[in-house]
Amino acid sequence: MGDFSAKVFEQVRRIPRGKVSTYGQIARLIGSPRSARYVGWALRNNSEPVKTPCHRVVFKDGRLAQGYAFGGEDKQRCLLAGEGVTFADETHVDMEACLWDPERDEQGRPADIDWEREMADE
DNA sequence: CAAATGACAAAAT
DNA sequence: AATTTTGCCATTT
Repeated sequence: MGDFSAKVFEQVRRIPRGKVSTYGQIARLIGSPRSARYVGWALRNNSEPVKTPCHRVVFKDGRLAQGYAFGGEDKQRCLLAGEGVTFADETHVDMEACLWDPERDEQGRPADIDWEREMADE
């Protein structure tokens, strides 16, 4: 794993329960504003399911990643909904309400919740 | 070893 | 305003 991936995971783990972040936002946090694409690459290449809540990372417009995502995008949607994330419509997270603001505060707990259990159902 | 590739988003046409 | 190109990391071919 490269330094890049390590930083990605570090930030993704900070996303609070009930909030989401975006690929671009994570990219900015680790100091590579133009590397949103590679954030996705890092998560795919080295996703450590239990430690890193990668389901909380979505598109800037609130859409979920197509194609991949650990089990299907409907499962991701289910996980998010279970954490209290609200949706503007079928395919879009309500970004206004649920986008994590890293500058503001940790807005809750350090994302070290037992989302293993949440994943258990289904 | 060089070249292609991938969970995106912003800049340039 | 809409479409195309660029960004530039690490792994795979």
